[in-house]
Amino acid sequence: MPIPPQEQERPGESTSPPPGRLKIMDALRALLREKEFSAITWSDIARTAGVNEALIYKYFKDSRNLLHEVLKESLSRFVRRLNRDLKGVQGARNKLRKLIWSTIDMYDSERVFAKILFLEVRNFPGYFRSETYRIVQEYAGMILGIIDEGIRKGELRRDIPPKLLRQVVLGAMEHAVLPGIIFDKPLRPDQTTEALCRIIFEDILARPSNRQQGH
Amino acid sequence: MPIPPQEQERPGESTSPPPGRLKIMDALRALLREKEFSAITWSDIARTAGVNEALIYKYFKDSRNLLHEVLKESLSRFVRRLNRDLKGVQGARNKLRKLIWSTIDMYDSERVFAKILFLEVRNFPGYFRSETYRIVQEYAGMILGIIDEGIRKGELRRDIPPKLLRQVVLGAMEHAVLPGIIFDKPLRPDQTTEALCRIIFEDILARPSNRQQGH
Amino acid sequence: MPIPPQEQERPGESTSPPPGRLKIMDALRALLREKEFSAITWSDIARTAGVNEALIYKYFKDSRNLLHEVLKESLSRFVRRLNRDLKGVQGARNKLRKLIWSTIDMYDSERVFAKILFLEVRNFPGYFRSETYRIVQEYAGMILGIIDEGIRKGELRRDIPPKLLRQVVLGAMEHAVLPGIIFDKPLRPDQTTEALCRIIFEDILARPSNRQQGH
Amino acid sequence: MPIPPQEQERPGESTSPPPGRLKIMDALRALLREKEFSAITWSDIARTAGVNEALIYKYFKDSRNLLHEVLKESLSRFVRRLNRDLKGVQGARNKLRKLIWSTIDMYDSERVFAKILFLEVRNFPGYFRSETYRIVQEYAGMILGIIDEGIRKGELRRDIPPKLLRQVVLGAMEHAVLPGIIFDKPLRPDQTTEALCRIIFEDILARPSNRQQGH
DNA sequence: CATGAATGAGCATTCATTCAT
DNA sequence: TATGAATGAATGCTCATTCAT
Repeated sequence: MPIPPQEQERPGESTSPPPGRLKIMDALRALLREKEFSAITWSDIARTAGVNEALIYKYFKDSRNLLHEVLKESLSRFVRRLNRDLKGVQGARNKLRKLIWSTIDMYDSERVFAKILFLEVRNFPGYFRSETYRIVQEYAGMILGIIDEGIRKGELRRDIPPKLLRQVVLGAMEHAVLPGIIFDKPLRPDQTTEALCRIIFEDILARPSNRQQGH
Repeated sequence: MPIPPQEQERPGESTSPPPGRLKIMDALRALLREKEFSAITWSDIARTAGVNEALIYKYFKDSRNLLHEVLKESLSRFVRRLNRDLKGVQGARNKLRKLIWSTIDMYDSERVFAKILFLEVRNFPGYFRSETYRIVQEYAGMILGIIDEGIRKGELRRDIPPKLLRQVVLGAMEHAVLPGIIFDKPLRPDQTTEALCRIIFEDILARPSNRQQGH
Repeated sequence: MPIPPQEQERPGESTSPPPGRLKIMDALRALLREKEFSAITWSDIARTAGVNEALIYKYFKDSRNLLHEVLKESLSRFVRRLNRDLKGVQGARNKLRKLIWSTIDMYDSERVFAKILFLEVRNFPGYFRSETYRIVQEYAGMILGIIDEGIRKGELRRDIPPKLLRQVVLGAMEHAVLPGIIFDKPLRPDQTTEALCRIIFEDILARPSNRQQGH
Repeated sequence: MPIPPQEQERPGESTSPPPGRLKIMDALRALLREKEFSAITWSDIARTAGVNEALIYKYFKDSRNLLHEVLKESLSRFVRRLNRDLKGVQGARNKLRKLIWSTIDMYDSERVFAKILFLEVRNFPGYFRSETYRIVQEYAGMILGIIDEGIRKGELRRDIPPKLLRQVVLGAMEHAVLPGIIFDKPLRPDQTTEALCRIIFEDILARPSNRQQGH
């Protein structure tokens, strides 16, 4: 099956992104693997990308902007995939479990990205007005949607504030993987998801009714 | 038994910290209320404290060190108070509830401190080898201790990994208060603690067995 | 044979050094005439050169580096010329005399350079691993080569350690010109060379065999 | 023979030097063994001496002054001893040989002092008006005196400029020991003196008249 | 005689940024 | 589209120095 030639020059939206731009974004991605963002300078990026410093200005107005551009790409790709992952899953509980698994799995495969998300980006001035934050909100909105639906359908308890539950899910996932991300150990999405769901969904107190025959 | 008078003014070891040192620490605390740490310069601090820039260097070897010194003070004061708060409380569940309440209450009253803890300090190079981190670990150790004890005494389920549960508690608290901290809204420790405990301790799924008569 | 025109403007490898670099090196040379190196600051150099301070850093990684660059230039030019001067001279004695004369003559015409060589550069940390020192060694090697050859050919005494003789030649030249260099008086290469050779080559003790009819 | 008690408090010239002053000078001496003078700061000295920085000001007006004070002590002690060493020695040649030996021997035993003399002190602004330089001149004057006397008495050749010969002696000694001083190797005063005298006093050219059967 | 506290001034260094080509 | 040259502006930091005690 022949490759369609229109790949070369798509008319409207993106007429083949200039090579310099790509090289710059790749350079930042590579550097983020080595050091923290605030320690990365324009000349670092330029040197790594093999382009002139001045060229970065052509494409990105400042370094934050560049970082957000890089993050946006990873983030929206993830959200798109997550949406597809959730297709066909039934019930709030199952959906949340799937979402947790997908998220941890993504953190596991894109560690650099996770680290920046947890440690760097949040304290940028203006982050909460950024495009990146918008996508994060979209993601958080998905969680909230599932919870709301679960409550509406009687699957989840009414006496739990949905937004707080969402925050717990977010915080639980984040802190569940944080040590692994920081000290560079594998994340084990399956087990972590399983245990996380047990804590959040079920009763953690030992009761006769609980099936707690050891782990 | 009368308190010996020499307790008042001990000659040798701790002859009242120099006023400049205090002014500098206070200045940093004040500035942190206005802007993020990385945007605070030596001259900012010196100007706010009303001392010479070089004096900062006399007492603190670099700006990280100064921040850690400030954090350490708040942190250890909190851990001390928390220890006292937990005295006399019986059972893992009650202890954890108390700990959650105390923590959120502290976040509420020391918002600057909370913000730095969540957003700034974690991505300092060398944070994980710092004195500050040591105290954070001590705090995390308290949680783990309660959980372990709960499991041992049969109060908590055996099939939940203690460390993960601790991470969930930490993450849940953090993300429960994060929006309030960032957008400067009151934290409502009572309600938040109540809901958090419900999510973590109880079954969030709607069941006949659950007392879920709406809220 | 006509000189090829492309020699004038070579496209690739050495496309005429940037004007700023030249201005900076000239500025340092000028300043060294006025004050000692350690008293020269970046802003001195920048002001004298008429460029921005940051530009110095672009071309030279630190001030030592800049000085060495300047020295290296003078030094290697001298060593090249010295090599040419010695061409065709026969015999160790004649060669050493020529070398002494050339050296003193160079000291005389490049006094700034001489002063730095005698007074400054030697106590730089890392001088003995520098490029400058390497050229100085090359020069010292030339002296040693002449001496060794002289001994081998029976022209010089066997019972004199060659390296020590070289050191004496170096020290004698240096201290012979030092007062003139420091107090800014002419060096008189001809007479100095003559007297130096008499002291080193001949017997300084008054004997019947010496032709010592007064000076 | 009992120690006379007046050693304790001599009335006029020096009523027991204050302990702080001694500690400071010792501290500088110790530091000079580790690093070069220009890298030594007041606080270095104060810390090493175990005194307050402000105290140094009581005794020395600046760091140069302090260094010169230290040097002066070593230097004048040396000149005094040298004077005694030369007592009873007859003839210019013998006196010069003795002076060379004493000098190299001193360099050998006081290496720190030698290093500073060769590498540091000479390029201090104002060195040539310093007390230290005065003593150096006194020393140089001794050499010149011996030479002049040698010429006057017909022991040395008339056609050699005395001052230049003195410079050669100074330069020869300095460069003879310089490598050893810098790279920290033993100086071997006996052999070095012997060879130095051979080079300076005798004919270095191989002749039938020369006794050059040794190695 | 000795010290702790505090200061003024300056320095090397680095960074983001902007031209002209 | 891409670059080499050059700049303005800070910043952290260090040092010698001076009080009051």
